[in-house]
Amino acid sequence: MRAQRSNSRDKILAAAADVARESGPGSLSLDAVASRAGVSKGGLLYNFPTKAKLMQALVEDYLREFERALEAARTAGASGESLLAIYIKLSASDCEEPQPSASWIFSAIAEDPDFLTPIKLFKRQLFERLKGETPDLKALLVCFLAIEGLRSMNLFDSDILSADERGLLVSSLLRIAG
Amino acid sequence: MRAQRSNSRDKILAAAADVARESGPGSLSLDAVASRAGVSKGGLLYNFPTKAKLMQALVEDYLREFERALEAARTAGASGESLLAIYIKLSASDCEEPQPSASWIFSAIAEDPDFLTPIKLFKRQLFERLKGETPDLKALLVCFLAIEGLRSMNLFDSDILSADERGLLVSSLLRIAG
DNA sequence: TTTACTGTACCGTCTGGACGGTCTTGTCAA
DNA sequence: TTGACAAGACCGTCCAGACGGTACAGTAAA
Repeated sequence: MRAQRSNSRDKILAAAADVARESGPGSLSLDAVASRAGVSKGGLLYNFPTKAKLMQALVEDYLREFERALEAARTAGASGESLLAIYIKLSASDCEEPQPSASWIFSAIAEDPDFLTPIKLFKRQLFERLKGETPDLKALLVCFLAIEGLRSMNLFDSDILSADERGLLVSSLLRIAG
Repeated sequence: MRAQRSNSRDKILAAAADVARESGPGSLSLDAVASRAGVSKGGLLYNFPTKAKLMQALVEDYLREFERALEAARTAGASGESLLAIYIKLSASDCEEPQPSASWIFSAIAEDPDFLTPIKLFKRQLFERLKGETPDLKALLVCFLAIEGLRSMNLFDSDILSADERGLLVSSLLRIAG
């Protein structure tokens, strides 16, 4: 019953995110993650030989999950819907949750800013993709940046907007996106 | 020449920002700041008795400077210009500089997320003030969030937009702002 | 004399990581 | 079927180093 076939991996990743959110991004230590995941420190280091590998895995899983959600929304949505509209809706629903959910990003950036490189690359590619599919560059810029702002607010746990205002914003963006 | 009438204070604050930017937010140690500022560790702790006080001062100075710049632009600008337009222009020119300039924020958040409380409060008040002066709530929401996105990109040193695109974005926002 | 430091020595705590050991599971020849 | 053995998954301990902070003696300008 002890050997859980590397499902420990996911438990550890989830535990790391929890620790960062609840104890603050500066308190993301291997000990804290291990105890939270119900795993010994040795076991943690077995799955992720260094803290850097843990961070890297956190980033990669995050990106993989986002891409998955985007593709899912793309195939499930109405066929006439633009990618930009899908991105707006997906991001808005992501930011609906009160929990920042990704404050481990601050831990990663404190550890080494280079951990964010894959995220920057991903975002740049997404932007290029949107540019290719969106006729109106001005509309794209405004919408993309506004969504970036929404994500930023969520990340910093800075809930300035009321629910009504968020809804109004999203509908405005969707209208701009056309 | 040694006793510089607490102008050391400013040197230390600037040094802290430099260290955070150049060595990464996780390397903001008291030793590093002291040596960068050309001050002994004892001297640093004379000016800021604890690291928390240093962080707090960093936040307060940042906010004070932003408010000063906003008021300056307000009185200097054309009298018909809306506060929103001024805010957009000021933020855009802030984000023009390639250097993040405020990556000490990540150090602060790693130390203790509560250090950001004054910033959140400031932003909320600014938003309320803008709501009071802007007739079109939808336009305000879009512009405010897009600027937030621009600031976020600058902070994360994620230069996805070209200079042309940034210009186009700003002019679009100013048109939306009316 | 006071103010504003410098410089050094030091303490306690925490952290990442190395290491050796342990239990469990799977494999495969006899 | 069974016994030997290899590999995988994990535990617990230990340690060097870095960090924040304290204490204190010295110094030089105002």
